[in-house]
Amino acid sequence: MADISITTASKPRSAATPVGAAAEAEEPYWDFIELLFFAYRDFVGDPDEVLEKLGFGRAHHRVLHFVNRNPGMRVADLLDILRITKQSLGRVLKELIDKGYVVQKEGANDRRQRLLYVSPAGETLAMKLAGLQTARIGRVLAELGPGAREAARRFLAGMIDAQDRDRVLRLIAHADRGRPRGRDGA
Amino acid sequence: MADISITTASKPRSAATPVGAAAEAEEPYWDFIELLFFAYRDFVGDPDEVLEKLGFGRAHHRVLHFVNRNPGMRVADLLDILRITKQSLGRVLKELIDKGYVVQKEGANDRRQRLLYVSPAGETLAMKLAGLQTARIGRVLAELGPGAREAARRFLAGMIDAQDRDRVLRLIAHADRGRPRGRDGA
DNA sequence: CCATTATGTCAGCTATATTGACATATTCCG
DNA sequence: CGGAATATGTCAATATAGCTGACATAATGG
Repeated sequence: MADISITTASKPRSAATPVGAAAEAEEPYWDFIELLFFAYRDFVGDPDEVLEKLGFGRAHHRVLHFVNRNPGMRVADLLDILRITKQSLGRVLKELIDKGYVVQKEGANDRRQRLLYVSPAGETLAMKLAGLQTARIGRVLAELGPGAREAARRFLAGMIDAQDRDRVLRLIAHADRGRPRGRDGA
Repeated sequence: MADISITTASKPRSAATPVGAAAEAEEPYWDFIELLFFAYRDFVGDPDEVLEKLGFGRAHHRVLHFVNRNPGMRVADLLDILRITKQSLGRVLKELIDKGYVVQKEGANDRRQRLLYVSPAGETLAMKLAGLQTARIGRVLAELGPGAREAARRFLAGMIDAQDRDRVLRLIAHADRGRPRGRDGA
């Protein structure tokens, strides 16, 4: 019902509309703006279905993901990455802990810290969710051929705020220490 | 304070962890999963700041964007694209109308329809928000050189559910009818 | 010992979404 | 014509995910 296709006027608009203060002179990249919207929507859609059955949402997914990727991380690290308040994180984290997907251990050096780890169940879930997203990504990269992986990576990395791009890229590369890197590396 | 960099154990994990039912055999694309998260976060971050000052949120942005891109669209079309309920849309749409960014016109053929259009103020705002996102995209594409645009487009398009990818791509291409296409087209 | 740090928690608020029920106007079809 | 279907809007209750502000506890560190 109600197909997306829209069959309406689409008045031809002034081509060189002055766009006001902060905007650019160039014609908007409508295609990219919409592609990013739809691509991200479907990218997070697969995990959403699994999470819903467990009574979890996207917030739980993000926490589980980063804890799985960075075992032993501190609560403060997580707050920094997710850019949410500790009150928001608190509720989500508590639910993950209560249901046995995340565990906390006292810091060895600093006993104030509650270092975060996934439980075996947590790792299984995190890997399942990552598997769904990996399947989607892998399918696309396979369709597009050799150079596609690096091209897409560079585009996505470039979209990150220049200010903390290096920090983020370091974070992304970071957790691979000591892990086998199955594919074409880099 | 609390740099993102995490300096912890990172226990080497079993390489060939069996991942359970729906998951893939391949090692997860951790880099892509995280790049998409951070890239999308920053991509929507710029508009967020502008919207906040107007008392709007991301939901308003999405509605304004698609109405601007598809003047004369029906409410049902919008529900289909955004995949939300009419109750959710109702509130957001009402606020955009009340504040004068969106207008409704009775359908010429079918008087049940309330066709949606942006007002001049609405177009200005939509263009401003698109300009922010375009600046980010344009900067990246400029840095990456010639082939980058098409490569990124193909990757993003591939990430959309195969099921309705054609519908979405048609929608994206659709609103360009009658518009000048400033750049390298296609 | 005191300031700072790391974390947790209570209380209340906002934004965005949901489901279910129902109302109104209009169009379509037999 | 008259009833079914369609397009839209609205009321009420609920859920999720975020927020601010205030405060508590425990541990660290000078």
